[in-house]
Amino acid sequence: MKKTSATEIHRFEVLEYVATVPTGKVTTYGRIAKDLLLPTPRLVGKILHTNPDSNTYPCHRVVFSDGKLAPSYAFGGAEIQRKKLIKEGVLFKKEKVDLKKCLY
DNA sequence: CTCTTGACCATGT
DNA sequence: AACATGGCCAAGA
Repeated sequence: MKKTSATEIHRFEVLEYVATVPTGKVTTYGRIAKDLLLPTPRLVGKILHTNPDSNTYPCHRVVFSDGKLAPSYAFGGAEIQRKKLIKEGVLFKKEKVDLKKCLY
């Protein structure tokens, strides 16, 4: 019998959700939390930080509600994340993602 | 069991 | 629009 914490289960849900975001689009932490009925958006970040693989689950497509990038991207930092998003075709406004067009 | 920290968000200045 | 503060809930020490 395994100790299944609430977030432990939601972890897969969040990762799956992120995996459904098409290339060139992004989503926000709050959006995920709301759709998956998480108690708080902070958990989304916590879960994503325990992300097993950025290649399997494009966690770089998750941004702040304002379009700002995460302060501590697990695979190199926000700058790496930004570069990846631009590379995938996501439009940027200064340091923020253009949610107006790229929000999934 | 208590305290601290954390990939956030909404509101106020 | 940018920066600072409070509140939210859970996991780790």
